[in-house]
Amino acid sequence: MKNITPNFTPASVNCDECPIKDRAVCAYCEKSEMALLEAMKSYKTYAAGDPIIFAGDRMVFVGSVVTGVARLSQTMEDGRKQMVGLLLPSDFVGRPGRSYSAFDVEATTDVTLCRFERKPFEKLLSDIPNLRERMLEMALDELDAAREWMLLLGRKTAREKIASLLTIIARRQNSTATVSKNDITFDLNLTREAMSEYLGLTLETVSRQINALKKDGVIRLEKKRQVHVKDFARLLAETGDDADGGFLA
Amino acid sequence: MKNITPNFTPASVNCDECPIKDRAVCAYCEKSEMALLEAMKSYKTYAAGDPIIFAGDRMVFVGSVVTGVARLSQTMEDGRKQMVGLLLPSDFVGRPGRSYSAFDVEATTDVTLCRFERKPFEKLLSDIPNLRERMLEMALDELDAAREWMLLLGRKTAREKIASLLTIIARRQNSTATVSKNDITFDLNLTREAMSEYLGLTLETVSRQINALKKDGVIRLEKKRQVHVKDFARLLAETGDDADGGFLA
DNA sequence: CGAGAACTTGACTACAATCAAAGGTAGTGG
DNA sequence: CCACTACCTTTGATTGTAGTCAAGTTCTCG
Repeated sequence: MKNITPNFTPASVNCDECPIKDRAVCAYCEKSEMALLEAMKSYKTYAAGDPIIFAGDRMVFVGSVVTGVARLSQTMEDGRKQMVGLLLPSDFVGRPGRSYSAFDVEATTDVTLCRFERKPFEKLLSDIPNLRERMLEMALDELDAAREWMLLLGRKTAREKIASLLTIIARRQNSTATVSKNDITFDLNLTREAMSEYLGLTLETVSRQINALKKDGVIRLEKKRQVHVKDFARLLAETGDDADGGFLA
Repeated sequence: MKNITPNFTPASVNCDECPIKDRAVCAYCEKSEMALLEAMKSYKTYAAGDPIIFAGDRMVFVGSVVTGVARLSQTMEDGRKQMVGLLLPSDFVGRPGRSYSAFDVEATTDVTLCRFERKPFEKLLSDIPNLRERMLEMALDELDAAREWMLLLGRKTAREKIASLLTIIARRQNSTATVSKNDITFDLNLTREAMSEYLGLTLETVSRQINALKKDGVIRLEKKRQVHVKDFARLLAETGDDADGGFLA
């Protein structure tokens, strides 16, 4: 569909040089354990927009996102679609112990996965405590994120949803240090439609609310996809979260 | 606040006789491992409506729901509230590795917990592979459930939300064998308000939609809190899920 | 039996969805 | 380079679903 992201050349990478080695599922593994994983890994790259796996498909591989952004979503028979997870580098794709995928996984940008055949990986998972340890930690983190998203989907207004999404994207693109600064510019690499799928809205409502925030001076749009926030606290106030929201010890 | 559920007398129970021993976090443990857990467990009962822990509170205990129903929820400053998890017998309360609770936990009915001090439990979790194994499995199951719930919250209509909740409760109360039967009766241990908090609706909308399903002959209400479904497939069709929804190998 | 909680119902409102059309923008090929 | 196409985005008009406000009824249990 599009050209492949060029800044990562899978074939040449050994695990020592892997950009996600400190956060991925293998993060707690020791040298000898890494060797086992390394022996069975293989890289595969997907172009932006391409499906990685469909809900209901047999799940032959599991793996980690090395570069790019993918999304986990669910689609109803009549076409209603809800994104249920955003997969960034180091996030895990697939569920050990289950042979069919419960969700659709699509590449949002070009994506490179570090893949393992599911069966052998499950074997390692039961053999290597460090692997299972990290897996559990990651699952619990994702569970917390999913639950925060449930509050957004169930209770927030359209305007609050947009503000929440913007703060999340702003936080992710700017360093944590930058978050406290009041003047921020960042790119939305999502279409209005992708945002609507994430937020449980229609794309028209997304467009209207973004422009409402702009009209009210909360944000400025440099380009359609580039947002400038003069007063980050103001944007935060629009999310409906309490002041210290999201910072849990 | 209320009287205590009488059909379970904690003090007298050893793990062999525990009603949740096959599904709880300890399910995969062997005799010797059970002994370690048994030595540190203690039961505590909470009356219906009582808080078990508040978001932000220091988390001293973790544990399993033995009897009753509890709920995990999040509240916004202005009072909007979203339930993010339903805790039934065998479900786990608390997150190992985190010292403060991210969510409110309340007893919906009278609830008995089998509690462990968090720190010693975390120690066992790293010592006993069977314990971690089951914990991971449960976390992954909850993650899937949370993601399914995101579809419900983001995209389903009020009627579909009610139908979905009813099927879930029906499934959990009747054995898996019974699910395939078409004639089912079950109790809603939840108030209309609790359902509304779960579904991201108001209690008035919950009431209206339940009565609409009744008027349309999808369900019958024996009592306000007891539902009879003559044709389970019919109820399933109302959820908006595809026919085989929820059955993933 | 009485009081409070839980539930239902009605009238009205509002927010977001839907339907529809028209600008914008980027990429393609003549 | 411009025209053409496809996609993305905005905007407007209208509808519809669920929320809000307000009684009123039915349960539960002390």
